[in-house]
Amino acid sequence: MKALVVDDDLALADVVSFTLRRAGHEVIVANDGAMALERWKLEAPDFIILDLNLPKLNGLEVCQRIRVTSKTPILILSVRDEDDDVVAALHYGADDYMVKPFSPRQLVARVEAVLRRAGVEHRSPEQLTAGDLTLDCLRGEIIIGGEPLGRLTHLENQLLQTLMLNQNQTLPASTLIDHVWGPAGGDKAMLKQLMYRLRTKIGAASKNTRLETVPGVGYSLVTERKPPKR
Amino acid sequence: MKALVVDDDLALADVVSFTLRRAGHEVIVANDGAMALERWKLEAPDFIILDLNLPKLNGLEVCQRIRVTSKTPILILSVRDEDDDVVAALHYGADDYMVKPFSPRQLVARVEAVLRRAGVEHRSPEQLTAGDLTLDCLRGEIIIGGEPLGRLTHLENQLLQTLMLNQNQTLPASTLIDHVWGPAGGDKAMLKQLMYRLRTKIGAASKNTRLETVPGVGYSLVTERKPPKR
DNA sequence: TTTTTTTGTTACCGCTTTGTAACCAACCTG
DNA sequence: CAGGTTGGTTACAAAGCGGTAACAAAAAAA
Repeated sequence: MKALVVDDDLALADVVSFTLRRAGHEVIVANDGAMALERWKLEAPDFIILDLNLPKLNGLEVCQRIRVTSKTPILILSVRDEDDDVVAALHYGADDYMVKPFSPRQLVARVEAVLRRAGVEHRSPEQLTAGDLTLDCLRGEIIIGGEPLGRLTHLENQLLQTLMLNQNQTLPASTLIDHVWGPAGGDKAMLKQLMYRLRTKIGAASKNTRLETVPGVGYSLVTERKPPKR
Repeated sequence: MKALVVDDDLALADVVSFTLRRAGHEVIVANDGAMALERWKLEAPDFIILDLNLPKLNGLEVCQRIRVTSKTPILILSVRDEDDDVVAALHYGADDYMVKPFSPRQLVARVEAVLRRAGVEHRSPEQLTAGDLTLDCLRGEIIIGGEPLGRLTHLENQLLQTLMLNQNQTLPASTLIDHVWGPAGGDKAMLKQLMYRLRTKIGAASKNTRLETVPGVGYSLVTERKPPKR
């Protein structure tokens, strides 16, 4: 597994890196919050060990931004041991919180526990298909019946991904809002507008896939996959 | 969410229970390892708070047995603070490990982090059935004898769910009002109107299920589950 | 830095849902 | 028997919801 270790203390970053490499992980290091976000985007690590006290962008902010679009496991490793710190980090999406000085063995065990729970599902699939509709998740491009239809904006992409991953199921508005906007939060008016935009782009192009409203509940991506049997 | 709290220290089990209930969870308690397994099987909790030092069957053994067949999130709460203990528990499948004395706030935050990662959704029954009548609770759609009949409004859905969950029992008007309107409150005139609307939608479509008035008391969903014997 | 695109916010409109009041028949009580 | 209550039905106003559009602010791209 590929790890991103974020700490402005170079010596400690080395120790953590060594610990993780010994446990069989590949490690990339970032020494400040901005570099962390950059490396996260470019390297797509499987998990992140994140300090809180960072130059340029603190760890909590990093965590929050990552959580907007990603479920990559995040373990906080910090000198801060107050309840408020722990609770805040966990609230912003961290999966675990360890206080320095830390036990290398315990760090490895906790990494493994979180990865076990996370499974492989946190990785975004490269492509999703529903009926004759295909979404290139990375590029946000939609293809219908082999014909490229155009590109989605970031939020449109997240919404369609969520719907496609749960095709033929009704997703409550609250669930969609959580998945699209994450801890930053959104509201029903924003979802309504986004859904309108998504429908505008997809329109009636697909022959067997449509975006359905479930009044008072939410939305569903419906595919007529099974033609009536005769 | 339903929690199973396992601790032989009754006072501590009470504190943990209180903490979790305050956070909105339902709590069941077991005081030894054997009872824990029994309750886990019977109650199907959404997560488990597990002590290690338990009579009859220690916590590690409980964790191990549960993990053979289940992914139910498990948080260890123990006086043991040695690395070996933490690493072993995490290795045997625990999702998190906290040492006593514990911070209630941090316990709640860690429970939430683990549940979030586990993707445990608040569960409500997806479908309810009474006789030949089926209700999709999320979509509010009614199906009779396999034929979709239509969609209920939110309040109609709540009313029918309450009646179906208590089929063949008389529910007083006050109970129905509480369940349908909750803290917002309702009154008998509103219930009367709502029942009329529900009857209008369900009508006489069902062959073995009907909405019955109990004068001066309330209503009941009656199913003739046992066909007359011939 | 400027331009373009994306996103958030507000408004409008039509349709649906819900609350409220009224009417009527049936039943019960004094 | 008259009056009051209850339950079913109807009608309409008020509230809410979902689709669509416009514009300002923020973000991204050139």
